[in-house]
Amino acid sequence: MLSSDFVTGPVRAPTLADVASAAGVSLSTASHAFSGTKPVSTATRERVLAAAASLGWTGPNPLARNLRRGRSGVVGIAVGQLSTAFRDPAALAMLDAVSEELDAAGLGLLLMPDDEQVGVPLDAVIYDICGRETWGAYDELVARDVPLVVVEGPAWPGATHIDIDHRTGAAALARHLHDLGHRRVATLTLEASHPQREREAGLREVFTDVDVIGPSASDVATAQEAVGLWWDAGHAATAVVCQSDVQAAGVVVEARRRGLDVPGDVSIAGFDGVDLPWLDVELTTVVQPLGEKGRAAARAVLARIDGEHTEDVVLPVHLRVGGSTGPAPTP
Amino acid sequence: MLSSDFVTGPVRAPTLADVASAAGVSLSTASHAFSGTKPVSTATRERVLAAAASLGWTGPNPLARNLRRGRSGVVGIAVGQLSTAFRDPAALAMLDAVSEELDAAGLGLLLMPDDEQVGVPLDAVIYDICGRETWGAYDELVARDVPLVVVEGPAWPGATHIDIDHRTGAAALARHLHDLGHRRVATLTLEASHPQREREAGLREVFTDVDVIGPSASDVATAQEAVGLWWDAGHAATAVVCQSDVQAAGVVVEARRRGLDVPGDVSIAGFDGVDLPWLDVELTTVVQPLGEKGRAAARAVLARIDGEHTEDVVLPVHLRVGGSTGPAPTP
DNA sequence: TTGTACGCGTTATCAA
DNA sequence: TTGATAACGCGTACAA
Repeated sequence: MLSSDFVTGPVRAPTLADVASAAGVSLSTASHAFSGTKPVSTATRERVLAAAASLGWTGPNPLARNLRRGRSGVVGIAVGQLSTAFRDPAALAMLDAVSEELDAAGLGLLLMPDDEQVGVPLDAVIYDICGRETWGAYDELVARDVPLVVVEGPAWPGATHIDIDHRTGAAALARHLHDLGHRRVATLTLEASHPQREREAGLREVFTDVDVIGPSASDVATAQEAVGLWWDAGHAATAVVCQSDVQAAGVVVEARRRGLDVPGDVSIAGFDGVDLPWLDVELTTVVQPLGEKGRAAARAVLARIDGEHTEDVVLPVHLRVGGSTGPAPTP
Repeated sequence: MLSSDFVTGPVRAPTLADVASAAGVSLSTASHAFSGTKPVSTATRERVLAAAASLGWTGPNPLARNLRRGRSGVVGIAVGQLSTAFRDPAALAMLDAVSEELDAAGLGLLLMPDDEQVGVPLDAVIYDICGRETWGAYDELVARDVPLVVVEGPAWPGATHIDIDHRTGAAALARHLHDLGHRRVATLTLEASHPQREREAGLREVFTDVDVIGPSASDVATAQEAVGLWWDAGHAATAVVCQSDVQAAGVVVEARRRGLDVPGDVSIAGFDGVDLPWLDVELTTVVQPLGEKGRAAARAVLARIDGEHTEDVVLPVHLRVGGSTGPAPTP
């Protein structure tokens, strides 16, 4: 038996069975010695540990352990194209919170840039592409019974939904602008999506007429371009409401490039409440709890992995008035 | 046998064995019918497919398949804190390329924000935290024989290294500044690290004296603060060389805030060659092939997973002169 | 073309 | 406290 170890050609990684036989104990005892599931005498444990060390056994093979447990320890997060998804610091802040919370629970986070292809075993999936309403992998995941947590997304059956109160936030912002005397308001939009629709509804609670600019993505350059074209086409407004602070920053930059004073000539508001240190004006914005949103998503994932029941979550937002909005210019 | 399917209480996910018995074929035949490894008669195949469909079998269990194959289909990428790592568009551009290349190969990308803990089975790991020279997980990964690809990092035994020619790039930039008459040059640094050391060496090929500012992180706010403190302390230079374009942007913003003209009063250079649309001056910078760097890392991963030999890679960079550098001011 | 049987490396159940 | 044995779900030589 021992000699066969020498004739074996390529170095096979040691397994727990090797450790057990080297320590002269049974496989199950060796397993217990590591997992601590069952009590093991100190003497045997030490012999097992010594055997493991001398063989260079690095702990249970995760692949085998996963099959046994029926879990992979990996949670997927659908984000679309990475450079697009994470260009906005708001998305990053949420991702950070998700990652931290899952990390603490010993779970890994796998990026899913693509629509299809779920070749990797996933214990759950977070869907966070606000701005897209369909998803190729949805059916497969549902069929596989993979828990699904949707952040600011469409209402999908079987999924847990984490959302923020878009509408109330947008309405508060609208009232702020109305109080400042604004009557001609435009909004720079994202693609048609759940957040977009809710926020527009919030604006229309106050302003019956809202000009629509875009759609644009949530980054400085695209926002700049979209609002630039709009202004070029002869449109105007005393206030522009954006769907993210990054968009708002783009509008500020473009306004200044055209010699417009902010907020003297045009008030500009954002959404999210992120820190944009390079912008020399503090944006008026709707602050959303980005970290809490991420943690809520992660907690929902953990609960659903454990088979617990989860409630949908809608987080509150609040208006933060900065220097980018002011009284409507007198005509 | 059949009746036992009805008494079974909780709905167990169907397995290939269930499909096989439902189709009245053996397990291996059912397997072949899907994998196509061995020829199977059309009639049997259809019966198997029909059985799978009616049972709602969604394909091979990835967990079992992984154990069988000895692979997880997941590649880890160590990046440190996410919001820090991806605040810089340069990092994002690389991540994007890595992701795309791995995706095409059917591999998933797992974020590793933490130092330790590798509970998840990984086929390979990319280390991309330039700025840190040690790593808690290193020993464990080496012991586990997990292929390691280091991007712009320290020379670790057993790892494949992907790097760019920091030194030549920095030297080219230094010569450009020297040609413009600059003699008093400062550099805003990152933490002590391989790239940092190489780039400083490049600068010192041209300037014997280089003032050192920092260390700072690679984001606008931190750079702004670091150079601000330095100016406040009474230091000065006619040119500031930064370690990233984002840093350079921060220095531009801070310079202007202090009434300094760029490049009239101070020339400012970056590194990376990313697009910063909100900055109204095109940075003079050392352009590195971010996408190619990511693809090279991904290719190295694929090769090493297949057990192939890999060579280290050093990618070329080039100087791009923009409007942020100009003749040194006459004293 | 189809079936048998074993192995992947663990963990869990049960008996000793 | 320890050990034998059975899953976990699938691939794949090998035999039929």
